[in-house]
Amino acid sequence: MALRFYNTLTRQLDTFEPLEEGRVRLYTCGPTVYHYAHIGNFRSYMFEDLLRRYLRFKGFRVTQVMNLTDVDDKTIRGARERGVSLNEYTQQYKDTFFEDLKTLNIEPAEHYPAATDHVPEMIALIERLMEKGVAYRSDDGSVYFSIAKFPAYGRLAHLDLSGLRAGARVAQDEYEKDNVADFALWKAWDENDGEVAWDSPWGRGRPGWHIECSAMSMKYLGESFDIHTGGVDNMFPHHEDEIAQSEAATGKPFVKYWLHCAHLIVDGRKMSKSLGNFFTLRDVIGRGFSGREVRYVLMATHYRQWLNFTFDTLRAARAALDRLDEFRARLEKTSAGAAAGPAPAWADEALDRFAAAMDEDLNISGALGALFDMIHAGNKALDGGTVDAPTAGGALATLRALDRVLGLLQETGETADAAARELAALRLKAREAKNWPEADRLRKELLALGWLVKDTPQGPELKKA
RNA sequence: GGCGCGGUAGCCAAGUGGUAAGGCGGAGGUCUGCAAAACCUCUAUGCAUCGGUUCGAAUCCGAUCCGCGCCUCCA
Repeated sequence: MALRFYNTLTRQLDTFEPLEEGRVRLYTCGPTVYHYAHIGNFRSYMFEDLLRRYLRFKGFRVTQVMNLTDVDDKTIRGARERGVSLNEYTQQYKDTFFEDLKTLNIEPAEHYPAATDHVPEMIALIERLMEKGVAYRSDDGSVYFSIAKFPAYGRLAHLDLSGLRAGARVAQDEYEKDNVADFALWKAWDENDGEVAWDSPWGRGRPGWHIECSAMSMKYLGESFDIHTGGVDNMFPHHEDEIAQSEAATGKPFVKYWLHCAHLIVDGRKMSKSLGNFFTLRDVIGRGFSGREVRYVLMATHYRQWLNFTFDTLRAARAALDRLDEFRARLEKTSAGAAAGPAPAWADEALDRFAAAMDEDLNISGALGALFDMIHAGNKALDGGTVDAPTAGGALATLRALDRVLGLLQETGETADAAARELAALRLKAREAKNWPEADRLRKELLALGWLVKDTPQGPELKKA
């Protein structure tokens, strides 16, 4: 089946055809490392993770680049306020960003270029734009891109530029521009920049924001590549500007498919510190939820849909994941290490439905529906005793194949320690003697140690509570 | 004003012409000393509202109401 994506550029579902057979070049706008990323940021990175994992599932070799914006107004201000160097300031947020990605089981990208490591590439790109006459230097030494020289400007965002006007949201320091919609490629140094400055043909200064993505994507992916993603808010001006400066410089199409992820809201409202509904990943983990519970919630709503994040949803995710874990454990137990045989029909069907759903612009709800139907059919078959070890092994292989996309299964939990096993043995004796009060007392004692006792037809089992 | 998104059960959420997936929650039941898990039955005669097209519409068309986003550096 054909893989299709909703392409912002065409505003329709386009069949995905990579520029190079079997390979996907993917650029995903990454974090500005001036604070701890919040769960809304991670919603986007989760979408990108699902995208890359599904592309790999489909057999593509994926080269993903995620940039780290480590020089902009906010990082400079943060470093100054704390009285540390820009690098020292951003490094801690880079570190925690990668820790958070791990917590969420997000697969690493192939490249994480930092803007400050690529200033020469940016300068070179700006020079190309100057040579082509689409950029100009203002009196203060800043360089701007002239959108009047790029007729296709506004194509991505479908914006009518006549509606743009100089107003409150246009920064005060940009009065030197020919056109209010022209954007900075290079920003001349000013005193707020402190020691943050690079030499350039136009004087000391620092790169504008948009240019880093063009320069770094071209360096790692080439002048034309397949997919570029980001939050909807990046559509304009950021991605529009990227297209303008990239295509004006190279004369080639920049990106074939633009995918944009909708925002996350909390309790029906935009996240904001004043509303008290602003959460970093660390905040949520601190409330006792696991990374994969957050992963499930962030992943389970289609990426172009508003995601309303609530703690109730997180609790529902926990229950759903328990069901998944339980099923996996049953399959593992039934397969008992036997060589995997052919998967049963209910697993094959789930795999087909899963892929058919994901093919359609990553329809995760349909995909999860297929997964849970598989769990239901599988449990039923297991209850009926019609699943032998090789069949269970085959089903398990299918489940793991789905999970290479979903990333929800975790390594099998710890096994009970000697003390817990001792108590369980005592309880079994009490049960055999029909000493129910003692059996129940031992159950409670085990629970206090973190173990839940399940009396199955095959005898008691201990499960991490 | 321009561009765009959305309103489906208690909650979350698929479904873009053929008679409402899935998850969570709830009720009852099977199993069970109890519990857990699993399984079974039930939980939207209806998909914001009103019209229209059609043999047939949550799905197409028109209008209306409501909520929301972007429109210069916010994922």
